[in-house]
Amino acid sequence: MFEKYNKVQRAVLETTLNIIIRKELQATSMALIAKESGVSTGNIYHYFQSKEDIVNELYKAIVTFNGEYVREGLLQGRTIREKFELGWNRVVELGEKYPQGFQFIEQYSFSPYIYDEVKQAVYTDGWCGPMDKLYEEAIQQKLFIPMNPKLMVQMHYGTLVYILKAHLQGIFELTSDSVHEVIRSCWKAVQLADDTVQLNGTIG
Amino acid sequence: MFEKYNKVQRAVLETTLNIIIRKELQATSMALIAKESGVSTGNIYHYFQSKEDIVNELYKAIVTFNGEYVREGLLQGRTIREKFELGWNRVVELGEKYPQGFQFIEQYSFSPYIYDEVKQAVYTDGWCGPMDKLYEEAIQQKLFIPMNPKLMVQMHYGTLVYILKAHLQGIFELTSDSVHEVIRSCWKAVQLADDTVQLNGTIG
DNA sequence: CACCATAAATCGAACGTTCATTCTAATTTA
DNA sequence: TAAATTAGAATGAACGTTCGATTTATGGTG
Repeated sequence: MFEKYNKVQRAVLETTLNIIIRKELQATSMALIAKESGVSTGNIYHYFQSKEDIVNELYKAIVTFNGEYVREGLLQGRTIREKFELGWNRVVELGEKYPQGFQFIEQYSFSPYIYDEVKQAVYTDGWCGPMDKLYEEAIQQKLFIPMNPKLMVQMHYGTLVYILKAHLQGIFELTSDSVHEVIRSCWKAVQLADDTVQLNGTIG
Repeated sequence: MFEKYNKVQRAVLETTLNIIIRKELQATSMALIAKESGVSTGNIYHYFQSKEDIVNELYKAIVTFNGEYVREGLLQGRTIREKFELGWNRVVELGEKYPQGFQFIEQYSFSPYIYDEVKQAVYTDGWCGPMDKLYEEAIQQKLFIPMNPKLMVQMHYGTLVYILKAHLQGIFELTSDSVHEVIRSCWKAVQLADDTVQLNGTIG
C-alpha cells in the first residue's frame, strides 16, 4: 500500500491509519504515533511537515492504491459487461482486504481536514474517471438507460459501499455469490428495457 | 429538529452541529461552542456532562428525527410500491432539507466517538426496522427476488446516500424527476423477473 | 404588593493536562 | 570527518473541565 515510501514514512503512515480507525482522528496524537510506530516525534517531523501533512499524505496514498487496483480490474475485462463486473468486484475486494483504508477514505472524504486538492485525486489518480467512461460507452451502445453516467457510477458505488459497511459491522455475511448477485442487480437497475425482453421472450 | 430540548440545550446542539460540519470534530472546542452559541462554558456543563455527551446527544436526536420523518412517509403509502417510493423519497428529502444532519450521521456513524448504544438507535428509533419489514413483505409477495432484505435495504440506502453526497458536493444537480428515476431503478434492481415480462409482453 | 430567603441558572476566570511542534545534542552513515 | 539521521526533553499554546461568584427566578410571609 505504501510502496513508494521509505521505511520510516511507511511505519508512520501505517501506524497513523491504524490509530485513526481504532481511536478517531481526535485521539490520534503525535506522541501516540511516535510510540506505536517506534519513530521519535523529532524524526517524524524530519519526514513530514505536520500532522495534517501525514493525514493528507495517507489519504492520497490510499486513493492512488485503490485507483490502480480497480483500474487493473477494468482493463482485464473484454466486453463492457465483463469490465463492469471485474471493476466493481475489485471495489468490493478492496473493502474486504484493506478494510482500514476503505473505512478511512469513507470517513474522511467529506472532512475539511483533507485539502481540496488532495480530494481531487479521486478523479485524477482514482478509478472514477475510467468508470465514468465505461458507463458512457454503455449508454452509447444502448446497454444502459440514458442517464447521467456520473450519477449512475455514484449510485453503484454507494450500493457497494453500504453492503461493505454493513458487512464490516457484522450485520450480515458476504459471500462471493451474494456479492456477484448485488453487482448483477446493479446492472439490472440501469439496463435498457429492450435488453430484458430480448432475454425473456418476444413482445406479444 | 431539537423540539424536546430547552432553549440552552438547543442552542448548544445546533451550534455544535454547525461547527462540526464546518470545521471537523477535532476543531470543535468547547470555547468555540460557547462563543458561537452564546452560552458560557460553565453553563454548558450545567446541561451536558461532557463534550462527548453533547456529540452523542446530537447523534441520537438526529437519528430519531430522521426516523420519524421517514416512517411517516412509509405510513402514507397504501401499496408496497407506494410505501417504497414515499419512504425513499423522504430519505432524499432529509438530505436536501437538513444537509448538516445528514452529513453528520454519514460522517460519524462509523466513528468510535459515538457510543455503541447510541448507534443502536438507528434500529430502535430510526427507520431501518420498518424498511426491513417492507422488504420482507415484498419478497413474500414475490415482488422482489429472494435476497437478504437487510442487504437490499443497505444497497438502496447506499445508492441514495451517494447521489446525495455527490449532489451536495456540486458534482451534479438533483431534480425531483432524476430522484424519482433513481428510486425506480432501485426497485428494478431487485424486482422478480416475472414482473418485467408481464409488463412487456408474453413469453414466446 | 413589597420583602426577603432560597434555589436555580449563568458566568468566565482559573486549573491541570495534553497537544503539536521545535530545538539541541547524540548517533549513525557515507 | 562531514553530512544525514535520530532522539527525546523543552516550550508555549490550546484544550476540556471545574469552581466560586453573580445574576435571575421562585415562592412564602407580613
